[in-house]
Amino acid sequence: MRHWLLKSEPTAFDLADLESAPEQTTPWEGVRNYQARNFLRDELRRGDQAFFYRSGTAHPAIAGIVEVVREGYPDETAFDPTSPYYDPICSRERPRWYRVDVRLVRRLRRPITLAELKRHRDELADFILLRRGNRLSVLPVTAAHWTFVLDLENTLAV
DNA sequence: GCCAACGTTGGC
DNA sequence: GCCAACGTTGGC
Repeated sequence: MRHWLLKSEPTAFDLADLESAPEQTTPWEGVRNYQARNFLRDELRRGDQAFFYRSGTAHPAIAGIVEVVREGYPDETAFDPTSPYYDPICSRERPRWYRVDVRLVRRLRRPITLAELKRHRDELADFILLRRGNRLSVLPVTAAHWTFVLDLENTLAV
């Protein structure tokens, strides 16, 4: 099983939205970046787990854990002219963007903020999230980093 | 294929 | 609101 991190801006979709969704499951859609698309289409597998990361807030943070329950399939929002994620270039015959379905596993006992993660640069060396100027919205997390973050969850916030 | 211009992301 | 970093577009 591999691990991932999925970014979402709370104004677009927050963890509370996932908690209140039917079966606490949602399509992870609207991703319009090729590298992230390739991960969604080709690499996320059923049973993989991912951190739910809040971006674009005053205190960006990992807030929860989700699990992939459906592997990559075409992102319908790309075909919908009324969707903010509409992409007129593509069609059902020639899909370009993909999504997966994820189900909430649990909310973290406390959010692990980006600021806190940065205080552990040594342990989290090469964590893509901490890379300067990182904009990737779907990114892999090593098993070691995954475990380290979950251990942080059980410590007191600094 | 190069590269400047532009739009977007995302932390601060 | 600002700005750095990055991806995409389009002219050449």
